[in-house]
Amino acid sequence: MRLTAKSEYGLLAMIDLACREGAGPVSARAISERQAIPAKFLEQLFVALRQAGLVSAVRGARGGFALDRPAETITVLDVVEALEGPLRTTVCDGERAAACGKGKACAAAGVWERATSAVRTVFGATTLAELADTQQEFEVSADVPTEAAGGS
Amino acid sequence: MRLTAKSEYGLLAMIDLACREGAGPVSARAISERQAIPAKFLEQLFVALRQAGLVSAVRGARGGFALDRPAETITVLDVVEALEGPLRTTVCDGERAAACGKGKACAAAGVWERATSAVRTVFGATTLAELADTQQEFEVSADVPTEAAGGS
DNA sequence: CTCAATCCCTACTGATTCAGTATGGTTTCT
DNA sequence: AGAAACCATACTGAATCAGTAGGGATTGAG
Repeated sequence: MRLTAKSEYGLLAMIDLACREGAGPVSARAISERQAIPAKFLEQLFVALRQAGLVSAVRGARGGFALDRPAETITVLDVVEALEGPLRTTVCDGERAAACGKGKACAAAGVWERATSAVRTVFGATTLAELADTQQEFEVSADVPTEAAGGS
Repeated sequence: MRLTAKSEYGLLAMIDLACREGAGPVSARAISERQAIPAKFLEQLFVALRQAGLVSAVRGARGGFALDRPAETITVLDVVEALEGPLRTTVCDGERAAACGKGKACAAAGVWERATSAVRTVFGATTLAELADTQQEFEVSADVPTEAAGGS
């Protein structure tokens, strides 16, 4: 019942991008430093996020990443499934209940399925735009302006 | 985002017990055979389930296990947490949001927390009594009586 | 045109967890 | 006494995780 570090880091990175939407590409290195994510590990995450069509990359010097769609249209579910594959709580989950070998109908499978579905609902209902808003409120109220925000 | 085999097997075993509530102790071996669970692995699960106060054991020949409370009062959450420890989706989940090193408030943590909470709700709202009913309906309609049920 | 910055990709590795086995005990019924 | 059952701990092979390594390919700047 645990997501891996990929989701944890990946969502932080995507929120970071959402907070800088429209300001040109953001380098993986900058994100890595701001969010305390190992640089090479983050690179791998971006490969998956790009292949899922969530971010677009600009190569070469002064390159970086940007959201490929408006932050309002990207959900946590998109991010998590891009990084971890299809969501499920147990091996015996999913459409087919009868993976148990005997091919019998299984009451337990229904529970696992409902749990997966509940998580999917939460993730699918949360957009990067909302999270970026929340994050920026946190940063303002905590009196900790980021380098990008606190210019003067 | 996966529960382990402990939950999967453990819930099957508990449903099995719930289906035989009030009929005296059921041996781990019988459950192991009916549910296709490795015998020694199942024994380990029962250690945890007993320590959590969910089943009581009768030792010695003709011994076995029985639910320690009515099946209506035992939820899937009880079973899963007895076997896997406290439920959570990420390491950065739970009451404290700021495990991220920097001690900052984290928008991502709120999502993980809501997901955990959703699963907890599903699991907490499902009792063994319901699942036993469902399971027995399956078995009747599938024309596959178990040894215990189809006597004649 | 060179060079540094950046993205791209694959392979590797140490640590941890998982799933299951092994071994030997203790208790109780027959 | 002996078998049936629960109790407890330790071990192990395989898989997964989290991260590192090492090299490519692309592009802006000087």
